[in-house]
Parts: sequence; C-alpha cells; structure tokens
Amino acid sequence: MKIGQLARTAGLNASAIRYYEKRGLLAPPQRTGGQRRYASDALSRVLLIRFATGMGFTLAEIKLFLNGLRDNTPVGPRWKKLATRKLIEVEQNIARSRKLKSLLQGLLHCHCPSLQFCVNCLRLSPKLRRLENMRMKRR
Amino acid sequence: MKIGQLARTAGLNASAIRYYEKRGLLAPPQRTGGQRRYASDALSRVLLIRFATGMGFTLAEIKLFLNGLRDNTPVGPRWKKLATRKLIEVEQNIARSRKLKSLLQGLLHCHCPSLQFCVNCLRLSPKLRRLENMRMKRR
DNA sequence: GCTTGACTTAAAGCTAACTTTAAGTTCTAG
DNA sequence: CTAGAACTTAAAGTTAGCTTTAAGTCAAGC
Repeated sequence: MKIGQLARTAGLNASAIRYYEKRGLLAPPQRTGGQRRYASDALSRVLLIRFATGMGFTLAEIKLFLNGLRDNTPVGPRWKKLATRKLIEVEQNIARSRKLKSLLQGLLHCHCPSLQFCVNCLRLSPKLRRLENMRMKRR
Repeated sequence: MKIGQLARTAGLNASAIRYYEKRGLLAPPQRTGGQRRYASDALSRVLLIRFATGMGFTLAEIKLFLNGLRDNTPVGPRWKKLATRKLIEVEQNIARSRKLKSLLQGLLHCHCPSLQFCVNCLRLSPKLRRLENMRMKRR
C-alpha cells in the first residue's frame, strides 16, 4: 500500500503519516524506489493513533504506549497509569467547564449598562481565582 | 504606577501587559522619560482581561468586547452574542469530555493482553468517529 | 517515450498567548 | 555620582500537531 492509499483509508493526510513516522510512532516501512510501501497492519496502527489522539492523548504519550506494545509488554500497568492520569485530566476539565458554564449563565442574566459591567465581573473575583487556579495546559 | 507594579498587582508579567497594549486591548498610557505610567483604572482593565481569558474568551473576542465598552456602547447585544457563543462552546466541551470519560473508564476495565488491545479499541470506532467529529478548536 | 499524478525531502509556516533575548536607556538608593 | 534594578524595543522562541512549500524523483497509463 502506498502512503496516499493508506492516508485515504485512514482518513488523514499523507503528511500526517510521515509526521508520525518522524515522531517515532510509526515504524519506517519498506521502500520501493524510495517510496514507502505499507503492510496492512500499518492501517490499524494509524487508526489506533487517531483513536488515541481523539481521546486527548498527546503523541508523546501514545509513543510511550505503543513502544510498550511493540515489545509485547503486557498492557497492564503502563496503560493503566496513562489512562488514569488522562481520566483525572478529563474530570478536571469537566469540573472547570461546569464552573465556567454557570458563570457564563449568571453573567448572561446580568443587565448592567456600559462599564459598570466590569465592576460586577470583578465582584466575582473569588470565583475567578478558583477558575484561574484550575487552568489546565490545554483541553 | 509603573508597569512592574501593575504587573505584580494584577498577577501577571510586564511582558503580558505590553503584549495586551500591542494587541489593542489596553490603551497606551502616559509616559515619563519613555516609561509607561498607568492610572489606577488600568488595573481593573487588566483584571477584566484576565477574567475574560480565564473564561475561555480569546484576546480577539475580548478586544471586540472592550472596544464596545470604550465607546460607552450599551453592553447588551454585543456581550450577549459573545457569551452565548462561548456558552455553546463550553457545553460542547463538557459533552465531549463526558464521552471521553466514559470511554476511558470502559477501557480501564478491559484487561486484554498486548496487541489484542488495539482490536478492542477499534471495535469502538463508531463512538470514536462521533468523538472525532466533536473535536473542538481548543479547550 | 512522455505526460501527469503521486511520491520524496528538509525546512518553514500555522495558531494562541505569551516569554525570552539582546542591546540599550532610565530611575533610584546610597 | 554610580551601581544596579527596572524599564525600553523589535524580533525570535515556545508548545502541539500537523500543513505547506519548494524543488526534485518516481510510477503508471497511453
């Protein structure tokens, strides 16, 4: 399978596949005349990577995980640790977003004119501070 | 107030304040010998900006909002539109994170050895696809 | 044999919100 | 008066996960 075929099948760009290879998530495949030729297991590998990025794992984390798998290491502890950490991140994100939501709803019901608005906002500063302290890296 | 003082009081770096000025969120203040001197209302302005970024608004959105305020435009429609849009984003983020959470919890209870894992993961692909379609810009 | 589409590389570009750096100026305390 | 802290600028660097570009090579169909 050429890279374009693999890309179309997996639903991403060929450049992404090359990027995964450069990042060490995908083993360099055989080549024919300089061009990459993939065996069919490459597809499931790529799909797994997409799946994991979709779940919010970073490429670095996925690489860790995949390298464990490549060694045929039992999935157990490695995966559990990564997933548990990610679960905590996701839960924090939910909590933060909930606070944000109620704050936004509250502010939407506050009909203050012009700059008085700011004053009202800043009265909420204890809440704000809690929010700011919760700020995550991303997502 | 010099920029360092303002920065310390507001809890950010002086470079961030200069950045806000360059981005047009903060009016250029008076200068003494080339150095910025801020009146006290600059503090509430900066705090408002921090507040809004903490709520997930981008600097571009905040600029829009602040320029409305500067004109003494009534807050009404402009703010309502921005906040409503942001509320939708936040709600989508919550929904997405909930799906992620249940997926992660499910996977944590799946004790499959080595690469079989991947197969199990990929069986979830309809869920995955829904997740992927939900992917937001950030946060 | 030739065209054309698919492939190759390294390096730069993208986004957001800043920070860091480098080189120079000004303020302030002693 | 002088040391050093704080300020100034423009430009480059940071993070992640790619994409785009430029310039060139290869493959497949006619």
